[in-house]
Amino acid sequence: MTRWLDDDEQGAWRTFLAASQLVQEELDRQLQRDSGMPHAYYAVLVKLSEAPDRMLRMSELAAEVNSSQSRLSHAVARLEERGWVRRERCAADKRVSWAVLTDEGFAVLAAAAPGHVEAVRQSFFDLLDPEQLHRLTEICAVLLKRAAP
Amino acid sequence: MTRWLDDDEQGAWRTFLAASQLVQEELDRQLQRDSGMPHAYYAVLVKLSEAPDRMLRMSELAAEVNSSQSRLSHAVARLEERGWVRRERCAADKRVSWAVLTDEGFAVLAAAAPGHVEAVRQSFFDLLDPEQLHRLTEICAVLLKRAAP
DNA sequence: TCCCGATACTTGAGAGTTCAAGTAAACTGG
DNA sequence: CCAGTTTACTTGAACTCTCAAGTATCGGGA
Repeated sequence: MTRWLDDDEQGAWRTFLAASQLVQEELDRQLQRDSGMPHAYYAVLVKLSEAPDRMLRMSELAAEVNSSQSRLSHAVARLEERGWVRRERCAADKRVSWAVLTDEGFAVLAAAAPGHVEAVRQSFFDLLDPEQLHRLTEICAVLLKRAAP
Repeated sequence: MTRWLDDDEQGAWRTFLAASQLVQEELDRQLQRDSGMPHAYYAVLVKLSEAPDRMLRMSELAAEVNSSQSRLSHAVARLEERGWVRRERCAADKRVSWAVLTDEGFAVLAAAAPGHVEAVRQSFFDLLDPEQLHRLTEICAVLLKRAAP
């Protein structure tokens, strides 16, 4: 007894998918082109830059950027190769490792941010009036809420 | 003179990104787990199944599924290996090739669809009331519109 | 104390995506 | 009519992501 989608639902679903894909791809392309990193890596640098002492445990960082541990581990490995992030073993619990944003990583982020913010405005904020923005955020929060448990 | 995001804007942006990533990842995982294909491949099968004679030119198909030609070319190559899609050179214009959904491909799609639709309901429709759905669609349409030129 | 099951993270292989470059056919102006 | 451009698609290499399996460490009970 499949509850198939009617035409309106089809349209709604495809519009949502297309819009979110479009925005993400644009932003990803912009960062790759102008700063040589995918959006996922940028998110890692941002979260680290906002953390106390610019460092976070891998598992915490993974949660913050909505990434699997595996994905983050690979990502940090690449960022480490570039010298933008450094890993430190935790003395108290040797299983955990801290990801630390290096000064070079911070500088790269600082250089990337203005262009990225501008792109976000062009692909997102500049297209919506305050009312639409508010409603969209509310609705996205609903979609997210169920993810908690 | 970067127009930085204020706190509300930060929140709105991160909520939108997180929600659209969450939904897409859930659906992608569901299809991979239950039907052994990523969402992008599923979309190809769907578009072909809806086309006259279940066939489409590669470039048209790419546009329909919001994919680059390169991505589609690789995707159709994989789908062809599995026998779900077949390629045919066009006699009138030998540059173009048609992607044709095979009977087996149609059967695979028919088998995958119910589970996928159910997942879409759980991750999306069941969480929104009709008012929210309508508004979200309207807003996504705005985000998309600019992509046309 | 020793063992067993969590916990934290890493690793490797396989798959998909991207970008740039490559092929081939069709059009187009001199 | 034929050089040069455009169009349609493919290919290969580099890179990211996923999934499953692996390593190391910690905590709690017998």
